[in-house]
Amino acid sequence: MRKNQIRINNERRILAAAVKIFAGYGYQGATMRKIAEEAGLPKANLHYYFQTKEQLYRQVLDGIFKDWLAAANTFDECEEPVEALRGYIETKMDLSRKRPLESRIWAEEILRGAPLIQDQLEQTLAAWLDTRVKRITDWINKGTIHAMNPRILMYMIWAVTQHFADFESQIRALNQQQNLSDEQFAEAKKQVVQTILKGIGALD
Amino acid sequence: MRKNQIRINNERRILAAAVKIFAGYGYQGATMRKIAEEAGLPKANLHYYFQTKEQLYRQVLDGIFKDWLAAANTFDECEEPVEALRGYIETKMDLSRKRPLESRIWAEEILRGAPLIQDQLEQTLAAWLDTRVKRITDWINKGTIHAMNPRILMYMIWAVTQHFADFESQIRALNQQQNLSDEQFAEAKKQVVQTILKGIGALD
DNA sequence: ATTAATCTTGACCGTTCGGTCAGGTTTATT
DNA sequence: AATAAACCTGACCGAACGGTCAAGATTAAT
Repeated sequence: MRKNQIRINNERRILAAAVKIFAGYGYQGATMRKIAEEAGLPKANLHYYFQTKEQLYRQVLDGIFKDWLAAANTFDECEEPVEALRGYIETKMDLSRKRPLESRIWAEEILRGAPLIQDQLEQTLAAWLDTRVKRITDWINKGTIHAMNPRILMYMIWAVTQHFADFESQIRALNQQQNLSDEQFAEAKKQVVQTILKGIGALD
Repeated sequence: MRKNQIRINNERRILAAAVKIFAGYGYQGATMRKIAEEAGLPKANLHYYFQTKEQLYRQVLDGIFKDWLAAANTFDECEEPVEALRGYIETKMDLSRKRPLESRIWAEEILRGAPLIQDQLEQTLAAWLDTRVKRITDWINKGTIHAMNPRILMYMIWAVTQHFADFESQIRALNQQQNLSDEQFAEAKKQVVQTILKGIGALD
């Protein structure tokens, strides 16, 4: 069942091009012509590897979803809230910094009402969230952090970390038309961690 | 220069329909046909009041931008950080709750690189932010809140408050397929205020 | 060397898009 | 009542869209 090398290479090229174009123009604004041009292949060739635009888009979303869930490793490995949450927030911040395109594709899909990934949200993501909520609840019961709704804490973490990818163009416009430098981003990362950890009573 | 009542009514109807359709489908996904149908007018009539799709979209964005800036009134009127920031965060949360469509249109525009509103961001919004940054800096210098980068604080506030509008469909999927009830939203609002104010050292 | 499977591609198709326009209707002005 | 201004709309247009296909080129299997 091993795939031919030609197929592997071309699917990868097309998927990489698709990420760029979908992130830059949105699902409707992206065209198979633009993706083909970005990939350096004739349009008909795209339809040989991916039957429809929607199928190509679905595969892009699947890849993003896997990275999303994998980012929680540090969260799960650490015992104490300060390490666990700091690790998770920093990982999510790094993801926003290094793969902003994927974050934007995800954001647009949710913005449109998640027409294609509703099932995954309701099944996989809901289950993923439940187990993390339990861990946070344990911390609350032990008194390590303040009493609160753990889900809302997670929403806040997602919101803030992904904002640096999704609203990059707004931040750039408010930063002398310059993207955040590595130093500025490191400062932001630190402040985000500090504010949230302190905000939930995990510090001091 | 007073406009005819017919024009006033029809422009309002078209703009209201445009908000719904642009929010639901994005700029590219929205079509003049859908907007016309939503407004209950023939498509050609839309082009009588708004010459192009882009012009209609610009007027929608303008309206959103004004509301956005007006939300800062409480921020400006209050002297102390706790009142000022609590008021601002609550106002932004209420806006996300009551006008999520507008928030999503704004988010999509930023997501796409703000092609049509870059100037407004660099001019008006940058100036708006500068004056608020100065107020926050004063609080820091007085020791009322911790030392930090005021811009990043504002980004965090925007991120969290707008998340409840922009990612509504994700939150719904994680909440038994139900939108947040009024009670749940009130709880979220309270927790967001508490976490941020505590996180910056404005409380205890 | 031959056959089969896979890959490549220009040309083409039906549909839908934003936008136009001529000509009719309604409303405002005098 | 007459004229002008504003408003309305079905029919139409060229362009661009996602997708198809037949025929040729390349690679793999025997």
